[in-house]
Amino acid sequence: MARAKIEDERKEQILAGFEACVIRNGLAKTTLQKVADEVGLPRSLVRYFVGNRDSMVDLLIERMIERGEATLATAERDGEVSTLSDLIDTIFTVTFDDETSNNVVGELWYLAQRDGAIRSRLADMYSRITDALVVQMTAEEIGPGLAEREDVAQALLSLAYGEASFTDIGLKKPNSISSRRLADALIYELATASKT
Amino acid sequence: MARAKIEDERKEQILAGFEACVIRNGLAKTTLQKVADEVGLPRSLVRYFVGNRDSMVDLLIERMIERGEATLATAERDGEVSTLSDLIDTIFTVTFDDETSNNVVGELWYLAQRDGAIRSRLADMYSRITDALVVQMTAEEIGPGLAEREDVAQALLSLAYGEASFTDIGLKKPNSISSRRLADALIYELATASKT
DNA sequence: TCCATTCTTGTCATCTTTGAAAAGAATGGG
DNA sequence: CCCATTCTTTTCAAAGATGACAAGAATGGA
Repeated sequence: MARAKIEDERKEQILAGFEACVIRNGLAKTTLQKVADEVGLPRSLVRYFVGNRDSMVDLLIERMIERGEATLATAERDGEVSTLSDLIDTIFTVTFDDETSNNVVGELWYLAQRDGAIRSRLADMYSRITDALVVQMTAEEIGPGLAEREDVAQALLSLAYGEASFTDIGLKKPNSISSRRLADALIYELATASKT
Repeated sequence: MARAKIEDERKEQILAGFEACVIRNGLAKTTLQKVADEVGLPRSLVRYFVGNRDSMVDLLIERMIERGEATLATAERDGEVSTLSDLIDTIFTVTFDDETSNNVVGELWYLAQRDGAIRSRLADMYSRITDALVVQMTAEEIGPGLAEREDVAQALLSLAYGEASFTDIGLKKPNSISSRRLADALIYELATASKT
């Protein structure tokens, strides 16, 4: 054999630095050199471990999406989401309440407009959430049918995402009626729709 | 005197080309040269009329925000928004249904995270919308108080923005219950809140 | 010890973008 | 016709970022 591999740790270290740079200066202004400075390595080592810039961006996206999915999966596995209400809570207070993730996702969002690969990764991530919502709605027999449940799930996601976006750039005003309660209103609308 | 000024037309021409480039390739990848190619002028002329790159971005933002505000102002002036329902319609089907604007706003959004000037311009633009909503809710005596109306207005904005964002990157599924109807559910929730 | 593998350093050439400025052409009035 | 103002062309230098690679050092086992 040969020298022990430290590739994984280095990658993690570099991506963490990359993320810090992106949050501080934005994706467009983050260069390989700045990432290198951030983690205290020469640029050539950064290249050695994460490849070229595009490849580095890909890895960051991977990281973000895995983190998002892990959040939801963990909550589900730990039995913290036994009801629809729990699930919505999780989405509003965990998934869309992680400032770091929101910040980076915001950066990635516009890349998705032109990059099909990123777009499908984001689509996967978010459909994981809507799927979970629909499953729970179905279990609790809310709404007349699948299509309506999917629409409400989409609306809940939009509401949470929109609110996170406004919060992200500091445009959100303090709440007295929480969005969480308004989310319930959407569910209520769906529930009554089944009787109309 | 001297030669007639064509500054305004040139600026408009250049900004339109800039916008086209941004929509096609994204803000980060849009260079002065590409804008110049787009409008068929040498780069030096672009610089002559819109200054350096930062200045050009500022002008684009100005343009976007003026356009957004003009849309709402026009609808109000033409008496197309006499009811709350009309106003919500306008917001959902006009303000957040302009693909071009959404696309560019999406590009600008992440700049706002670090640029206070852009942020306050966006804040102005969106508070114009929430203000209009609150005024109309007040006129129709919906909801118990100002705070609640503001929250619902904010939620409506978040919903519309979130939905526009998902649509923008092509992640939105077809609707059977429209977001518009779900928006009504939010209003309904507010209306009943006054009696609870 | 020797070797294959893995990591690290340092340097180079190239490409792109930008900012700047000189010099010339067009235009409308005096 | 002349001149001030405005627009246009052309060219240059500097900065920044990237990709590539050669050469060396560290490591763990045979």
